[in-house]
Amino acid sequence: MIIHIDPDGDLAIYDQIIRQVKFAIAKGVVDAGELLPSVRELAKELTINPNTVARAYQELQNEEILESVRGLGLRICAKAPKKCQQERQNLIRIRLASILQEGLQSGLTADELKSLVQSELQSLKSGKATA
Amino acid sequence: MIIHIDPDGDLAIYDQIIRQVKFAIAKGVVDAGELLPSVRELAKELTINPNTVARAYQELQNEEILESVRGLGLRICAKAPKKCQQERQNLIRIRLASILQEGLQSGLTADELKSLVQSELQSLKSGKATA
Amino acid sequence: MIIHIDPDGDLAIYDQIIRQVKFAIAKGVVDAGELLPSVRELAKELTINPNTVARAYQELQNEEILESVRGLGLRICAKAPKKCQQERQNLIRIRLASILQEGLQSGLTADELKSLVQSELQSLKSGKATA
Amino acid sequence: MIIHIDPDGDLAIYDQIIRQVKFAIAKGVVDAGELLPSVRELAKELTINPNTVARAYQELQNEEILESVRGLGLRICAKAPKKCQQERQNLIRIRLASILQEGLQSGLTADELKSLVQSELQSLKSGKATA
DNA sequence: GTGGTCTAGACCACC
DNA sequence: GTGGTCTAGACCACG
Repeated sequence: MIIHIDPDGDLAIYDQIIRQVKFAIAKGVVDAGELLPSVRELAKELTINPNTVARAYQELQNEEILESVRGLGLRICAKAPKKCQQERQNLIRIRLASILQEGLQSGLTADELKSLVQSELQSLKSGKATA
Repeated sequence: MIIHIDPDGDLAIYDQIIRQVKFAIAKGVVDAGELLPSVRELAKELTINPNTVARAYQELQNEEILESVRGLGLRICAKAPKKCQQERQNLIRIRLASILQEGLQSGLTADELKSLVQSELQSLKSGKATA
Repeated sequence: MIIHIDPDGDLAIYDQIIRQVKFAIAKGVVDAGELLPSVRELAKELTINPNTVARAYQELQNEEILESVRGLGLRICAKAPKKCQQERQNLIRIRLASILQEGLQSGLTADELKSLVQSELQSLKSGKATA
Repeated sequence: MIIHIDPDGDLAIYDQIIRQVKFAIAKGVVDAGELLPSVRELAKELTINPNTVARAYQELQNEEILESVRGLGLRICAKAPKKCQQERQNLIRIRLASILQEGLQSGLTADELKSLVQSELQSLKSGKATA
């Protein structure tokens, strides 16, 4: 699992970590039962403060994505993959609805939006390398 | 032009004002050359701090959406309507692309995304009253 | 609302704050809509680090007990009183069940436990002043 | 005496061992004078770190529950059964008092608590198989 | 070695 | 003034 941090982005660093861990779990890059890199290790790798990593891991525990195994580290919960996938799909649906609604409100027709979607999907497909 | 503020929302209040002003201009609710309510007036109307209104107006001036007219107040620039429309459409296209890309990455196919778009548009159309 | 901290207790300080805030809300000592003492203020009052207070407040926000009001402070959510009362009663029931079970396992009979409960209630009633 | 360890539980492993040893002594499963399994043996059986077993045994010696017998191992002290029983009952009484007090503080009446106790005892009796 | 907690002090955006 | 985030460095319990 590779995590990339953008310290200048809008999102807090700890939030970026949370999202990327969830994303990796949802995609199956890491699976239930696996141990995550230790707080100190990940902090060193990303050259950020261990506290920041700890905070991200802490919230993932609160959401029952990770569980602490005394003396060993943090492990991905059994139900985490399912949870992360569902959460991700929900997020996508909600954000899609909101952006479509905004499109309608600014005067675009449903057909215009659909063709916009079509063309964006095309360019994403062709530009796959950049993804 | 009616502006509505949600003090509990995610967005900063000054940002809500900026967006709604731009939105109103893009939609043609207000047109180039018109004067906006004064800082004090709008602040009173929205029962928020005048500093907050001033900050929003300031930023709109920086973006050349508004221009100060000595002794009169703030007026909508001649090029503002075009600018706001373009900015809005750009925003929508960018956000649409980003959400579609995310959808693809999380394993949805292009067809699944298209039908998702279709169904969301349907439900938006039927639930128009709430918009 | 008075919060008392025992820095040598088993519970983390931030956890003591969380519990006492929830307790105060459940009891109605503070009500929905009220603002809590600011992070810095409470930290000063308890002579602990502001970060520790912030962490407690942060978790209370995650649980939707508090909500942040930009520039003003943290306010008790509308649904918080109900939520806190229910949570508290659940906790009591669970802990009661666990302690009773342990009693049965260590050889006490149901009747012995009931009379134990009776006598403890008596002494709590009479010693009310110490509570 | 069978000891069962839950490595994912809230309690430290060494603490689980301590409690279960004390519990077994209190119930008479093992009696004064008997020898306990050696550190290495128990560690192997529970597949945990020998340090962890050693720590538990150490603490039991400090509390004069166990005594070291040169060349033989660790033996249950003569006074241990009495001690463990009393400690257990004290613990139960104290925790019962605390939870009852908390119940009263959160607005439940003595009668409500008593009927709560009654119903919990009922459900424990019927669900005995799970205990 | 691991995570968990706390302190101290800094900077930011917002009102 | 408010909360939100991050850094730095310390100590603890656990295995």
